[in-house]
This record gives sequence, structure tokens and C-alpha cells, in this order.
Amino acid sequence: MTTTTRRVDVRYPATEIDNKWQQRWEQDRIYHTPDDDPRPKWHELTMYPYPSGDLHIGHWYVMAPSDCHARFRRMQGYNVLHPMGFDAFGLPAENAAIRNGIHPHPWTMSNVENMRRQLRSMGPVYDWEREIVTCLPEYYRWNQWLFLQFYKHGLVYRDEAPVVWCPSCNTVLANEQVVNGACERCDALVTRRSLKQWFFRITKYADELLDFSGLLDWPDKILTMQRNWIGRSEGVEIAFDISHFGLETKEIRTFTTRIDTIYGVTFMVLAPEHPLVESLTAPEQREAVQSYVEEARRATEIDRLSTEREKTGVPLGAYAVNHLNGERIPLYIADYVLTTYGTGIVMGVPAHDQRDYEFARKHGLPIRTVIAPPEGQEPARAFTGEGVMVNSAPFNDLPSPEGADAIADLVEENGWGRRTVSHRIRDWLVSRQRYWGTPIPFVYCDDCGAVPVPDDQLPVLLPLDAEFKPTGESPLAINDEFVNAACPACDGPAKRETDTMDTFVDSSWYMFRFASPAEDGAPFDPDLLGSWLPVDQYTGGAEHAVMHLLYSRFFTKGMRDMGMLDFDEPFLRLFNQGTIIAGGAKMSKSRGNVISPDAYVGIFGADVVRVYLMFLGPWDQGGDWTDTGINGISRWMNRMWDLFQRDPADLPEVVDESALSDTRRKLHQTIEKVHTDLDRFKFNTSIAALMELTNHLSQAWNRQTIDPSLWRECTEKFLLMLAPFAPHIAEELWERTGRPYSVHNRSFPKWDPALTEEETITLVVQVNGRLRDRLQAPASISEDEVKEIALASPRVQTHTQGKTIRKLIYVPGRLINIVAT
RNA sequence: GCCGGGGUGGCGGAAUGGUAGACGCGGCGGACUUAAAAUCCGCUACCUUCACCGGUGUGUGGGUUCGAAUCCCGCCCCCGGCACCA
Repeated sequence: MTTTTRRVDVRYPATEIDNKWQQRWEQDRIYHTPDDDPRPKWHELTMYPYPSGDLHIGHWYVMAPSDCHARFRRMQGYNVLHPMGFDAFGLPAENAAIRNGIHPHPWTMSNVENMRRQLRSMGPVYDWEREIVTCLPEYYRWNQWLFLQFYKHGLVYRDEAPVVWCPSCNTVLANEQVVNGACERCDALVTRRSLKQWFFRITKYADELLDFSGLLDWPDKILTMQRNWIGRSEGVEIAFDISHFGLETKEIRTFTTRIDTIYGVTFMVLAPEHPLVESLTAPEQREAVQSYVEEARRATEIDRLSTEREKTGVPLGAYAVNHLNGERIPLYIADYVLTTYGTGIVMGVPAHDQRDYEFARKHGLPIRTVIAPPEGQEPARAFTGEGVMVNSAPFNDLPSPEGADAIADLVEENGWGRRTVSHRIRDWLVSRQRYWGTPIPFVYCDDCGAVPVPDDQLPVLLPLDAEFKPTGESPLAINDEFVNAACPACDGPAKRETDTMDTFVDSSWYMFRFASPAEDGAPFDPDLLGSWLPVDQYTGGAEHAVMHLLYSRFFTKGMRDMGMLDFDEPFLRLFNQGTIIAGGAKMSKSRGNVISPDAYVGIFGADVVRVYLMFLGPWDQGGDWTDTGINGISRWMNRMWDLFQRDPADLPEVVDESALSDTRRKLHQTIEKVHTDLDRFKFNTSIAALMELTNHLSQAWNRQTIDPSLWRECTEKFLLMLAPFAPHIAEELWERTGRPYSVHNRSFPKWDPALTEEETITLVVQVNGRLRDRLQAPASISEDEVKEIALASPRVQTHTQGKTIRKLIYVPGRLINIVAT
């Protein structure tokens, strides 16, 4: 504990109750999820954790509220599947192996065991009979099987490509794993290499992945991030003539979104890695070009991608011809042009593109305006807006959008190019030169090439007798027994692929595995998949927006097209929780502000920790953990422990009816509030409503304004509402007040709208919009009566004196505003 | 630079066109206690006032409205994401 402040006494046996009920629930399997159940299904999934070894408060913050929501759905009558598993492959296990000499397998499995124990201490409704651990062969064999299915359907391929390389992790990375030019995991600056690697053809689904209509309720933020990541641009691919070189290739093609600026092209730029660079370079430029290419290759990604960077480049000493006006355009290479986007060649229009403008200024190239900027446009920048076309031969005086259309028509008619769409997203590179992952099921044979491992030879087992060297060299590559294999096609000597799969492959389909986790003839039983998927509600962090959440959508669409399933989207609804911080700062070991849930659970019990996490702020905005804050929840639980064990027989039998109806109204208003707020993940305000109810009941007891029968009703309904939030204390009080086991198999209470209505209202009286008086009135009061009593109020009269009343605005049941001047 | 979220008491937050500050923390006063802690009761936005009354107040400057934390426009600050994508 980090606290030095006073702590409230825990006045009920919290940890004893935790243990008692956790054992009982497990023994009775009350959270077992049956497959054959007539109730409607509800699949509520929380992103499964990486088994790092210790359950952090951040894990609780992710899991406790979603458990509460799943419990709420159970009590609403759904057959709820709320599964849990472990994303067990990945680099930390391997780094630990290199550092401490512990093999990743036992390291990971002991972490899984410990985290499973810690997760159980939360008292969640997880059905542990469905747990999955991705590093076990019974799971990862299906990664291999699916990989081969994707391969057979043309959605997996192997290619030599410039790839992002992390020199510290000694592996390539997916584009999604590069953050600001650095490795997402270790922060080392990444470089580029050219390697033969395996890819998933996610670009095939680029346009369908932009269609979010199948997603019922996803945060806009995630949709925007995915939209930007996929990056669809409409434009024209247009050829420039290079037939004067006498090469086999007669033209170079470029992609532009601004074909309306084609008459403003004064140079062209190729990416340094472009395959035509060598053959287009003039002899006198050879040396300069070669050294520039070499430099670009060595530069880190952060250097190359910086927008501040000067626009360096070298001329090739050659030119291409613009078909539209026959002009000769000088060719350059420059590293601001990316080989992976469009055609890897850019037409330079310095007057209307800021990057081209900077390049032209630096290299003394002409800048020709072809879209007239509005008056007063400063000339030190490119004008990128729309306008009237000039210096564009037959298209002058056209508004530029119209001109673009006309030019595109002309280009297509002459066969110089065509309208097309370009995407920013690249295919998903999944090869990793690491050990602790799923072996890629391919064998390389000198005669047959890359041969897929036949299904009946799966899984390709990850050998457990691996040797870890501090050089980071993959233990698979130096394991002869693993590497040497017979070619499945010709039976000759062959070598296994020693790369493993990105762990995001595991998480791309794990939600399907929960439908039938023990299935051993297929990744899942199709009938059970149909009855449990898609996931109705997914919860987890927004950091997965363009990785896991995009990859799983791709997997779903690919598997649908292979006939494995019949839905389009894996996750119908998505909710992103925020981040929990401590003392106003992000938790970190160096700050010494890391909160360990175990210590708090040991003192206060699981319920207090659960409820505090849900109370400290709106779930989607994250929150700040304070030790004084958790005291408040512990106090509340102490109070309810005392309150609901009182004997209702001590209350008077005859009580004033209006007091009773006040309490009844409060009860029904609370049910409505908790119900609607839980529906929308507003845990903090639903807990506040429950607190208000206990405060009200405590006061009613002290004033003896409640009778035994209503007390019993309030107790019952309160405990039912409490159950999803604080399952242990709710169950214990349910038992202690003589109610039959289990509160968790009961229905969530319903409210009667007629009983929530107020009998008297507080009528707010404003003069010119300022509050002047509050009057108690029956809810049935008529507008005329309101006007009468409002105008009669002395407090109102002091402000209307000497003025003329112009208008009366009446909002029924709420307020009246007197406009007087 | 672009996109998204946000700015409300001493603090976490509530209120999405109609009583600003629910609920909780902290603080202050009281009860209980030899005492302290815990617990219980009361008060607690700020200014003015013994009190009532009154005034001010939701980052900032304008606007719309009978009425704005809430809607619109400009600006400042914080957090997250993307960023030479032609």
C-alpha cells in the first residue's frame, strides 16, 4: 500500500466472505455457460491479457466493470458468455528467457497460473471451463491451419519486400507496430531491410474494411483511426513517356489526387528504392545517385519521415515527357517519396503542393501556377485549394474540380492512364524472426520451393529444447532437429521455415475459439460458432484500434469468404475504457506509484476494490486512484453491512403514508437510474444512485418513517441491484436476510414508471432568467395556478416592482420564468 | 500541421437548453471516548453579511435564446491518435 493516511476499519469479514462465496460458486458451477439454453445469448468479451506475471490494477480496471456489465446482462435474462484466456505468445517471455535463463514455456505457464488465481480473487463470472491459452499446441495448431487456409485462398503470400527492422528485437515489425519511427515494444529506432517475408493480403479488403455499417456501436474515435489508417484516396494513375531511353519499359506511372494540376508539373521524383532508378540514371550522375540511395537505406525511419526534414534529392540526369503538353520533365530521386505508396513515383507540382514547393525551391526548379489562388495569397507557400485553372492550355478558366474531371476523361480516352483508388494501408507482414510464437507451417525444398505442411502433419510443434543466445538469434534457426525436414511433396531433404507468426494472428480469431474451446478437429464447431458469435459487446483499450481490431475484422471477412462462417463483423459493439492513473500520474515503477490490487483486496475485500474502480470516474475517461477515495467505498459497505442486517420487526407497523410513498418513489427511481446507467456503462453514476438509496433508507430507519414490509422490499431490491457490482457482499447479505441462494441467479428488479413520479414538485421561479424563489406545489398544478402563486411571491415582487411583465414562460413541472422590463 | 476527446468547488466528479456542484474524498464543528482512531450527526463554491437578503461563478472573448456548463463563432491550455501517403 502506498498510503500513509488513515484507513477506515473494515467492520465485516470481507476476505472471509470472498473466499466462502468464490468456493461455493465454483463448486456449484453457477457461472458455467451452457451451450443448449433457450434464453437469448449475450457474448460479452474483454480483451484477453498477456500473462506478464502479475495482475496489475490496470487489468482490474479493464475487467471489473465489464464483469459487472456481464452480470447485469445475466440478471436481465440472457445466457451470458463472458470468457477469459491468455494471449501467451510474445517477446517478453523470450526476453525473460535470455535474461534469466528460464525457458519461455514454464515462465509463461507459471504466470498464467498466478494471474488466473488473481483473476479469480475478483469474483468474476468467467466460465473457466472455456479458458484458452494461445501458446499451447491445441490452440496454435489452428493458427497454422488457418494460415494455410488463407494461403490456399490467395490471402497469404511470401514476397521480398522492404521491411521495417527493429535492431534491438532482432526482428521485422508490422507497420502498425512502428510508433514515431520507433519499435512499439522497445523504442529502438527502426531501419529498413529487404527480406523475403510472409504477408496477409489485408489490402484486398481495404474498401470493405472502410464500411462500418455492420458495427452497431463503436466509438467514433476508433472508426476515424481505422479510416485514416486505411487511407483511401481517389485519383488518377497517369503515365509519363520514357520511350526515348530505348528500355523495355516505355513509361513511368505516377498516382495523383490532383490531376487538375498536371500542367504545373515541372519535375518528377522517384523513391530511392525504385527498381527503375538504376536504368534511368545518366552515367555522369551514377556516383551521386548511388551514394544517395545508400544513405537513404541507412537512415532510420524517424529521420526519413520527419516533416521538418529538408527535401534532399539528386537528379538522375534524365527526363520524361508529359503527354498533355509534350514538355520534358527532369527526373530526381528523393527520400520524401515512399516506395510503398502509389507507384513510388511522384509528379512534382511545386505551385500546388507544399512538399514539391520546398523541393523545387531547394533545387532551383521552376514553379508554375496553374490554379489561380484567391487575391492576397502569400507566395511563400504552395496554394493547395481549389480555384480557376490557368496556364493549362485547353482547360483554362475552368473551375479546378471541373477541370480535373475533364482532364481525367482526356487521359483515359488517350490511354495515358485511368481513374483509380490508392490506399495507405499495406499488407500485414506476419513473419517474426523470433522463437516464442507459432511456427509458420512451410518447408523449403530445393526442387519444390516453398511447400505448405499438410494438414495431417499439423501442428508443427515449437521445440521445447531451445537454446537462447544473448545475440538474439532465433533459437529455431540454430536447432538442426527442427530445421531439417522431409519435403512434403517429394520427400527429399528440405528445411523448415524458422520464422514464427506475429502474435496478432492468435488474437485475430480467439473470440471464435471460446464457442467450442475443446474442439480438436477444427478451430471451432461451426454450429456452436453460429450460436455464440458475433461478439455482442467487446471492451478493451483504444490502443488496439489499427492493430488487433483491424486484423480481427480482416480475419472475419476472409474466413467468411472461405465459407467458415456467415457473418461480416466479429464485434458488434465496442466500448473503450480509459486509463487508470495514480496520484495524477501514469503508474510506473520509477515513479513508485504502481498500485497492486492484491494488497487492497487483502485488506478491504474484492468488492470494495471493484466498486471503487467503477466509482472513481466515467469508465471511458479513465480515473485517478487515491487511497482516501477507496476509504469512502469501504465506509459505504460497512454501513450497508450494518443497515441490512437490522431486524425489520423493530420498525413501526403503522407509518405515515406520504413518507412510505417517498421511500417507494426513491426505490423505483433508483432502479430506473441504475438500470439505464448500467446499460450505458455509466458505473459511477449508478453507484451514486445506490448510495443515495442507502442514505435515504438509513434516514428513514432513524426517523422510523418506514414499515417492515417496505423495508424488506427495499432490502431485496437493493441487494439485487448491488449484486453485479459487489457480488460477494450481496450474496452474503442475501443469505443473512434469509433469502434463498443465489442472488446471482435472480432477475434484475424492474421499476414501475407510475411509482417514480413525484407528487409534489419544487417549482423554480425566475425573473428574467435569474432564480428568485422556489415554491412547493402539487405535481398536478395547472399553469394558471402556477402563474398566480409565482406572481404572488414576495421575493418575486421585489424584482418585478416598477416593471412591466412582458411574458411568462412556463415549463410544466419545472419552472416559470417571468420576463419583466 | 490534421483528426478526436477534454477544461466545472480544495480534490475525483454530477448535470447535454430549465434549481450548477448529485455522489464520494478532504476540511470544519458537534456527539461518543480518560484519550486518540473508528463511528454517528451537522456544515462546507466564492465575495459581502451576525443572519436574512444580495452579488459573482463552469478556461477565455463574443453571439443565439425568456433562459447557456450545455448550442454557434473566435482564441488559450491539457490529453490521446495520425503525420512527407503525392
